[in-house]
Amino acid sequence: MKHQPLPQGESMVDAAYRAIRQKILDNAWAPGYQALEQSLALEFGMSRTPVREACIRLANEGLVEVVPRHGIRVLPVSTSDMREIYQILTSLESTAAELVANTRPSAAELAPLEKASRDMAKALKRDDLDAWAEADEGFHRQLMQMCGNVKLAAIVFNYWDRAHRALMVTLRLRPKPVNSTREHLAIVQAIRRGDAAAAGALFRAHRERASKELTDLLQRHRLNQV
Amino acid sequence: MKHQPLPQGESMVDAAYRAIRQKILDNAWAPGYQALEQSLALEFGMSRTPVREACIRLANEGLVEVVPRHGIRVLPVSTSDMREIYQILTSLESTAAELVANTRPSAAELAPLEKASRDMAKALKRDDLDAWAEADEGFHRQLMQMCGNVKLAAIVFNYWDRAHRALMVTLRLRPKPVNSTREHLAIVQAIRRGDAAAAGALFRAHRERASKELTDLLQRHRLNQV
DNA sequence: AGCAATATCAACGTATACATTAACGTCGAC
DNA sequence: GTCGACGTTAATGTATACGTTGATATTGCT
Repeated sequence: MKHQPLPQGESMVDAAYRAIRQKILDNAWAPGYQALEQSLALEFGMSRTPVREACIRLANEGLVEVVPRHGIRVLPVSTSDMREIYQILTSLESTAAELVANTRPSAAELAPLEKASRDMAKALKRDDLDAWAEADEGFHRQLMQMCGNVKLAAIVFNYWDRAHRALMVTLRLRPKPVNSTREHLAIVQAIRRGDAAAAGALFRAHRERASKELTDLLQRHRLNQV
Repeated sequence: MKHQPLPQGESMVDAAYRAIRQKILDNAWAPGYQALEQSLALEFGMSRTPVREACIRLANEGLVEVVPRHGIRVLPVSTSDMREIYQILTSLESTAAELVANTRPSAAELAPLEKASRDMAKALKRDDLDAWAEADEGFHRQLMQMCGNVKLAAIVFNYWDRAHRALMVTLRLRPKPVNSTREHLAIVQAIRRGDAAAAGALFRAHRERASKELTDLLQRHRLNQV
């Protein structure tokens, strides 16, 4: 078992937290996977104390559950969970789009959004789905960082994490995501005009379409738990 | 120092968590208040371990901050924080109102909302601000519980907590909240009609007005930190 | 064999121990 | 008197110890 070198100044709690979170997001630990505190401690080369504290953080963030006699359990995400998560994301991200539009960003400030959109188009042309997903995520992240509401952005990032696995699973099950790029460009245009209402409405439609596609896919493939 | 009896089946972590949270919400520990882990442990009659774990939870929820050499610190809420929090609440609660409208609730299901609205009116007539605040909170809580999205409701409850002190401080500084009752009734009517768009818009307006009133008040009274 | 009572075990919750290190005060040089 | 180096102290982060308790296996009975 190789111990990751602690990035300067990082505590063992942080190290355990990052390691576990990574395993979950990478789907290296499937939903339902269980591990005892003691075995995690052994695996990371530390005592139970920092492991426990990391687990508390992960439980608060909704990635794992602490089952009293069976250690932690990686929480599965049901289709119902996905519905709830997408309602939250739709609400908050469209609000963020309105906020960004209201700041009347300069061309320079809008550049990263446009670059991300172009990257999506290019990746799609190359049929490089991984690059597409990365550019898509970059677009959404950039928008959240521009909205000027750190707390709102933090909530959104947290729920992205929870939905991450489901998105990765379906990435190659969907038809080519040709709509997304067009929709992103429309959103950027609305923002450039400073048309908050339009930006919000477009974003809402964008997420609602994506949400519907995703839940349909999960049901069609009988993926009730991811 | 009296030790609260542990409500059957509650762990010491939970006890510490509830005790600290209570102190903060009641403003018994003012923003900026600091306490060492050791002294908290002494105060609650337990060891540092459960105190630490409770502090981690509270820190995740944004009520306190762990300052490495100075224990925990009760986080002040700035006007900027209030702005961010109200943007989040406006977004999510208006979404919840739309969701409730879409469920086409029966008269029986709407009854609690109507009762809460009537209680607000009655309390206002008696000039009983505390009762008014309680009824107001009841209305909002009821709506969140009816929206069918547990995660969304949980986020809203968390941010209510953070804003709680500011609300209590301003409760007696504001003019009589006569608008709120009227607005609540209009929201209930839109929900009864199943008019999600109207319910959402009315709720949004309701929260935006309240937010503006609150931030104006805080600034007028130079309450940059609460 | 099937079931129940019991014994064993191990994981957790909590307490305690310990090394590290930042904060603070003291002391001395200028 | 002011400033900086040094030593002391104490709070933390982590490790370890320990009692409790739920889970599992074993045993005995029908």
